[in-house]
Amino acid sequence: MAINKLELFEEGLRRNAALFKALGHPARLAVLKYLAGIKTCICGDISNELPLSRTTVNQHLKELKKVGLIKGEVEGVKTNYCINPEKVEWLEKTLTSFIEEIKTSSGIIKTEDDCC
Amino acid sequence: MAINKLELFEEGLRRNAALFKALGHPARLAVLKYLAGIKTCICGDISNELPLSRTTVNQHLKELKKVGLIKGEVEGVKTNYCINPEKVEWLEKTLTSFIEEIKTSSGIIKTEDDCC
DNA sequence: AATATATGACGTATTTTTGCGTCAAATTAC
DNA sequence: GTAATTTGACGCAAAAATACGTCATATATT
Repeated sequence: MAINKLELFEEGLRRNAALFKALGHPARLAVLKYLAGIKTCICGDISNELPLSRTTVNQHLKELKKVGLIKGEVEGVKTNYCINPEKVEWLEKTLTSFIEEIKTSSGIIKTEDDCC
Repeated sequence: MAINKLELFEEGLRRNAALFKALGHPARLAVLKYLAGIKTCICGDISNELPLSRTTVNQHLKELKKVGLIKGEVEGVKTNYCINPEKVEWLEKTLTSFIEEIKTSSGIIKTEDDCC
Protein backbone atom coordinates (compact mmCIF):
# COMPACT_ATOMS: atom_id res chain seq x y z
CA MET A 1 0.00 0.00 0.00
CA ALA A 2 1.38 3.33 -0.99
CA ILE A 3 -0.19 5.27 1.86
CA ASN A 4 -1.51 4.09 5.16
CA LYS A 5 -5.26 4.36 4.86
CA LEU A 6 -6.14 2.67 8.10
CA GLU A 7 -6.71 5.92 9.97
CA LEU A 8 -9.44 6.82 7.51
CA PHE A 9 -11.71 4.30 9.13
CA GLU A 10 -13.57 4.95 12.32
CA GLU A 11 -12.02 4.03 15.62
CA GLY A 12 -14.41 1.21 16.46
CA LEU A 13 -13.81 -0.64 13.23
CA ARG A 14 -10.08 -0.26 13.62
CA ARG A 15 -10.11 -1.65 17.13
CA ASN A 16 -12.21 -4.62 16.16
CA ALA A 17 -10.12 -5.27 13.09
CA ALA A 18 -6.94 -5.19 15.16
CA LEU A 19 -8.43 -7.74 17.50
CA PHE A 20 -9.47 -10.06 14.70
CA LYS A 21 -6.10 -9.62 13.10
CA ALA A 22 -4.31 -10.72 16.25
CA LEU A 23 -6.32 -13.92 16.10
CA GLY A 24 -5.65 -14.32 12.41
CA HIS A 25 -2.70 -16.66 12.64
CA PRO A 26 -2.79 -20.33 13.64
CA ALA A 27 0.33 -19.98 15.74
CA ARG A 28 -1.32 -17.38 17.91
CA LEU A 29 -4.48 -19.45 18.26
CA ALA A 30 -2.29 -22.41 19.18
CA VAL A 31 -0.57 -20.32 21.84
CA LEU A 32 -3.90 -19.32 23.30
CA LYS A 33 -5.14 -22.88 23.36
CA TYR A 34 -1.92 -24.07 24.92
CA LEU A 35 -1.94 -21.40 27.61
CA ALA A 36 -5.58 -22.12 28.30
CA GLY A 37 -4.82 -25.80 28.78
CA ILE A 38 -1.82 -25.25 31.01
CA LYS A 39 -3.76 -23.04 33.37
CA THR A 40 -0.84 -22.43 35.72
CA CYS A 41 1.64 -20.14 34.14
CA ILE A 42 4.39 -21.94 32.39
CA CYS A 43 7.82 -20.53 31.98
CA GLY A 44 8.07 -19.51 28.38
CA ASP A 45 8.76 -22.85 26.81
CA ILE A 46 5.85 -22.39 24.50
CA SER A 47 8.13 -22.56 21.50
CA ASN A 48 8.72 -26.24 22.17
CA GLU A 49 5.05 -26.87 21.52
CA LEU A 50 5.03 -25.17 18.15
CA PRO A 51 6.77 -25.95 14.89
CA LEU A 52 8.42 -22.56 14.94
CA SER A 53 11.65 -21.15 16.27
CA ARG A 54 11.79 -19.57 19.67
CA THR A 55 12.25 -16.05 18.32
CA THR A 56 9.30 -16.39 15.98
CA VAL A 57 7.08 -17.60 18.78
CA ASN A 58 8.32 -14.71 20.85
CA GLN A 59 7.12 -12.35 18.18
CA HIS A 60 3.67 -13.90 18.22
CA LEU A 61 3.58 -13.63 21.98
CA LYS A 62 4.37 -9.95 21.60
CA GLU A 63 1.40 -9.55 19.27
CA LEU A 64 -0.92 -11.25 21.70
CA LYS A 65 0.39 -9.13 24.53
CA LYS A 66 -0.11 -6.01 22.44
CA VAL A 67 -3.84 -6.62 22.24
CA GLY A 68 -3.84 -7.71 25.86
CA LEU A 69 -5.01 -11.29 25.42
CA ILE A 70 -2.06 -12.66 27.37
CA LYS A 71 0.10 -11.41 30.18
CA GLY A 72 3.81 -11.99 30.68
CA GLU A 73 5.27 -11.91 34.13
CA VAL A 74 9.01 -11.82 34.57
CA GLU A 75 10.29 -14.12 37.29
CA GLY A 76 14.02 -14.03 37.44
CA VAL A 77 15.45 -15.07 34.13
CA LYS A 78 12.22 -16.73 33.07
CA THR A 79 8.92 -15.29 31.95
CA ASN A 80 5.56 -16.70 32.86
CA TYR A 81 2.88 -16.27 30.26
CA CYS A 82 -0.79 -16.69 30.88
CA ILE A 83 -4.14 -15.79 29.47
CA ASN A 84 -5.74 -12.55 30.54
CA PRO A 85 -9.26 -13.58 31.56
CA GLU A 86 -10.70 -10.07 31.52
CA LYS A 87 -9.56 -9.56 27.97
CA VAL A 88 -11.00 -12.86 26.85
CA GLU A 89 -14.33 -11.86 28.30
CA TRP A 90 -14.07 -8.52 26.59
CA LEU A 91 -13.14 -10.25 23.35
CA GLU A 92 -16.23 -12.40 23.51
CA LYS A 93 -18.47 -9.44 24.18
CA THR A 94 -16.91 -7.39 21.41
CA LEU A 95 -17.16 -10.12 18.83
CA THR A 96 -20.69 -11.16 19.62
CA SER A 97 -21.93 -7.59 19.73
CA PHE A 98 -20.36 -6.90 16.36
CA ILE A 99 -21.94 -9.97 14.86
CA GLU A 100 -25.23 -9.16 16.53
CA GLU A 101 -25.07 -5.74 14.94
CA ILE A 102 -24.57 -7.32 11.54
CA LYS A 103 -27.37 -9.77 12.12
CA THR A 104 -29.92 -7.24 13.30
CA SER A 105 -29.22 -4.49 10.79
CA SER A 106 -29.38 -7.00 8.04
CA GLY A 107 -32.61 -8.87 8.55
CA ILE A 108 -31.11 -12.21 9.32
CA ILE A 109 -33.22 -12.90 12.33
CA LYS A 110 -36.59 -12.31 10.75
CA THR A 111 -36.66 -12.11 6.96
CA GLU A 112 -35.59 -14.84 4.59
CA ASP A 113 -34.51 -14.20 1.03
CA ASP A 114 -35.11 -10.53 1.10
CA CYS A 115 -31.69 -10.47 -0.34
CA CYS A 116 -30.36 -11.98 -3.54
CA MET B 1 8.97 -15.87 5.93
CA ALA B 2 11.41 -18.18 4.30
CA ILE B 3 9.11 -21.19 4.18
CA ASN B 4 5.38 -21.45 4.49
CA LYS B 5 4.79 -22.98 7.88
CA LEU B 6 1.04 -22.66 7.97
CA GLU B 7 0.39 -26.24 6.97
CA LEU B 8 2.22 -27.42 10.05
CA PHE B 9 -0.73 -26.38 12.17
CA GLU B 10 -3.83 -28.45 12.52
CA GLU B 11 -6.75 -27.94 10.21
CA GLY B 12 -9.12 -26.49 12.78
CA LEU B 13 -6.74 -23.78 13.85
CA ARG B 14 -5.99 -22.88 10.28
CA ARG B 15 -9.65 -22.57 9.39
CA ASN B 16 -10.40 -20.41 12.38
CA ALA B 17 -7.35 -18.26 11.78
CA ALA B 18 -8.35 -17.73 8.15
CA LEU B 19 -11.75 -16.57 9.28
CA PHE B 20 -10.35 -14.15 11.82
CA LYS B 21 -7.90 -12.92 9.26
CA ALA B 22 -10.64 -12.10 6.80
CA LEU B 23 -12.16 -9.89 9.48
CA GLY B 24 -8.82 -8.35 10.32
CA HIS B 25 -9.12 -5.25 8.21
CA PRO B 26 -11.35 -2.23 8.88
CA ALA B 27 -12.32 -1.95 5.23
CA ARG B 28 -13.76 -5.45 5.27
CA LEU B 29 -15.62 -4.82 8.51
CA ALA B 30 -16.95 -1.62 6.98
CA VAL B 31 -18.15 -3.54 3.95
CA LEU B 32 -19.95 -6.02 6.15
CA LYS B 33 -21.60 -3.27 8.15
CA TYR B 34 -22.61 -1.46 5.01
CA LEU B 35 -24.07 -4.54 3.38
CA ALA B 36 -25.88 -5.37 6.59
CA GLY B 37 -27.43 -1.92 6.67
CA ILE B 38 -28.46 -1.93 3.02
CA LYS B 39 -30.28 -5.22 3.35
CA THR B 40 -31.42 -5.32 -0.26
CA CYS B 41 -28.52 -6.05 -2.51
CA ILE B 42 -26.95 -2.97 -3.91
CA CYS B 43 -25.22 -2.89 -7.20
CA GLY B 44 -21.55 -2.82 -6.39
CA ASP B 45 -21.16 0.83 -5.57
CA ILE B 46 -19.67 -0.05 -2.25
CA SER B 47 -16.47 1.70 -3.15
CA ASN B 48 -18.23 5.05 -2.99
CA GLU B 49 -18.82 4.46 0.70
CA LEU B 50 -15.18 3.77 1.50
CA PRO B 51 -12.09 5.93 1.32
CA LEU B 52 -10.51 3.47 -1.06
CA SER B 53 -10.39 3.02 -4.79
CA ARG B 54 -12.82 0.77 -6.56
CA THR B 55 -10.22 -1.84 -7.40
CA THR B 56 -9.00 -2.00 -3.82
CA VAL B 57 -12.51 -2.45 -2.52
CA ASN B 58 -13.01 -5.12 -5.12
CA GLN B 59 -10.07 -6.99 -3.70
CA HIS B 60 -11.54 -6.83 -0.21
CA LEU B 61 -14.85 -8.10 -1.56
CA LYS B 62 -12.97 -10.99 -3.07
CA GLU B 63 -11.48 -11.84 0.31
CA LEU B 64 -14.86 -11.78 1.97
CA LYS B 65 -16.31 -13.93 -0.75
CA LYS B 66 -13.45 -16.38 -0.37
CA VAL B 67 -14.44 -17.12 3.21
CA GLY B 68 -18.08 -17.05 2.20
CA LEU B 69 -19.27 -14.15 4.32
CA ILE B 70 -20.76 -12.38 1.32
CA LYS B 71 -22.29 -13.45 -1.93
CA GLY B 72 -22.00 -11.74 -5.30
CA GLU B 73 -24.71 -12.15 -7.87
CA VAL B 74 -24.12 -11.02 -11.41
CA GLU B 75 -27.02 -9.17 -12.97
CA GLY B 76 -26.14 -8.00 -16.40
CA VAL B 77 -23.13 -5.74 -16.20
CA LYS B 78 -23.66 -5.09 -12.52
CA THR B 79 -22.99 -7.26 -9.51
CA ASN B 80 -25.17 -7.42 -6.44
CA TYR B 81 -23.37 -8.10 -3.22
CA CYS B 82 -25.02 -9.18 -0.03
CA ILE B 83 -24.28 -10.84 3.25
CA ASN B 84 -24.50 -14.60 3.48
CA PRO B 85 -26.68 -15.18 6.55
CA GLU B 86 -25.76 -18.84 6.98
CA LYS B 87 -22.08 -17.99 7.07
CA VAL B 88 -22.62 -15.24 9.62
CA GLU B 89 -24.42 -17.70 11.83
CA TRP B 90 -21.60 -20.15 11.37
CA LEU B 91 -19.08 -17.42 12.14
CA GLU B 92 -20.82 -16.63 15.39
CA LYS B 93 -20.90 -20.28 16.42
CA THR B 94 -17.26 -20.76 15.51
CA LEU B 95 -16.11 -17.75 17.45
CA THR B 96 -18.10 -18.43 20.56
CA SER B 97 -17.16 -22.08 20.64
CA PHE B 98 -13.49 -21.23 20.28
CA ILE B 99 -13.67 -18.67 23.04
CA GLU B 100 -15.69 -21.03 25.17
CA GLU B 101 -13.00 -23.63 24.70
CA ILE B 102 -10.40 -21.15 25.89
CA LYS B 103 -12.51 -20.12 28.82
CA THR B 104 -13.30 -23.60 30.04
CA SER B 105 -9.90 -25.19 29.58
CA SER B 106 -8.36 -22.27 31.35
CA GLY B 107 -10.31 -21.91 34.57
CA ILE B 108 -11.81 -18.55 33.79
CA ILE B 109 -15.31 -19.48 34.76
CA LYS B 110 -14.55 -20.77 38.24
CA THR B 111 -11.11 -19.96 39.59
CA GLU B 112 -9.70 -16.51 40.13
CA ASP B 113 -5.98 -15.77 40.29
CA ASP B 114 -4.89 -19.30 39.87
CA CYS B 115 -2.70 -17.79 37.29
CA CYS B 116 -0.09 -15.02 37.61
C1' DA C 1 34.32 -16.00 39.20
C1' DA C 2 33.08 -18.87 35.34
C1' DT C 3 29.59 -21.26 32.96
C1' DA C 4 25.04 -22.23 31.49
C1' DT C 5 20.33 -20.78 30.56
C1' DA C 6 16.42 -17.75 29.28
C1' DT C 7 14.94 -13.92 27.23
C1' DG C 8 14.16 -9.85 24.36
C1' DA C 9 16.19 -6.58 21.04
C1' DC C 10 17.90 -6.16 16.58
C1' DG C 11 18.71 -7.01 11.83
C1' DT C 12 17.50 -9.46 7.61
C1' DA C 13 15.32 -12.23 3.99
C1' DT C 14 11.18 -13.76 2.04
C1' DT C 15 6.34 -13.72 1.48
C1' DT C 16 1.96 -11.69 1.83
C1' DT C 17 -1.08 -7.84 2.06
C1' DT C 18 -2.61 -3.52 0.62
C1' DG C 19 -3.64 -0.02 -2.67
C1' DC C 20 -4.03 1.56 -7.13
C1' DG C 21 -3.93 2.23 -12.25
C1' DT C 22 -4.74 0.30 -16.64
C1' DC C 23 -6.90 -2.66 -19.63
C1' DA C 24 -10.30 -5.74 -21.90
C1' DA C 25 -14.77 -7.81 -21.92
C1' DA C 26 -19.51 -7.48 -21.28
C1' DT C 27 -23.55 -4.98 -21.05
C1' DT C 28 -26.51 -1.03 -21.33
C1' DA C 29 -27.97 3.47 -23.31
C1' DC C 30 -28.23 6.32 -27.22
C1' DG D 1 -23.81 0.63 -34.70
C1' DT D 2 -21.48 3.75 -31.27
C1' DA D 3 -20.61 5.56 -26.83
C1' DA D 4 -20.86 5.07 -21.97
C1' DT D 5 -20.81 2.03 -17.69
C1' DT D 6 -19.59 -1.64 -14.83
C1' DT D 7 -16.76 -5.08 -13.63
C1' DG D 8 -12.89 -8.32 -12.93
C1' DA D 9 -8.21 -9.57 -14.38
C1' DC D 10 -3.58 -8.20 -14.43
C1' DG D 11 0.55 -5.99 -13.09
C1' DC D 12 3.17 -3.08 -10.01
C1' DA D 13 4.96 -0.61 -5.90
C1' DA D 14 4.97 0.16 -1.07
C1' DA D 15 4.15 -1.63 3.36
C1' DA D 16 3.43 -5.14 6.70
C1' DA D 17 3.79 -9.82 8.36
C1' DT D 18 6.38 -13.92 8.98
C1' DA D 19 10.39 -16.59 10.17
C1' DC D 20 14.81 -16.94 11.77
C1' DG D 21 19.71 -16.15 13.40
C1' DT D 22 22.70 -13.56 16.23
C1' DC D 23 23.75 -10.89 19.96
C1' DA D 24 23.63 -8.66 24.58
C1' DT D 25 21.80 -8.85 29.07
C1' DA D 26 20.18 -10.79 33.17
C1' DT D 27 19.83 -14.50 36.18
C1' DA D 28 20.91 -19.19 37.92
C1' DT D 29 24.24 -22.88 38.62
C1' DT D 30 28.66 -24.70 39.56
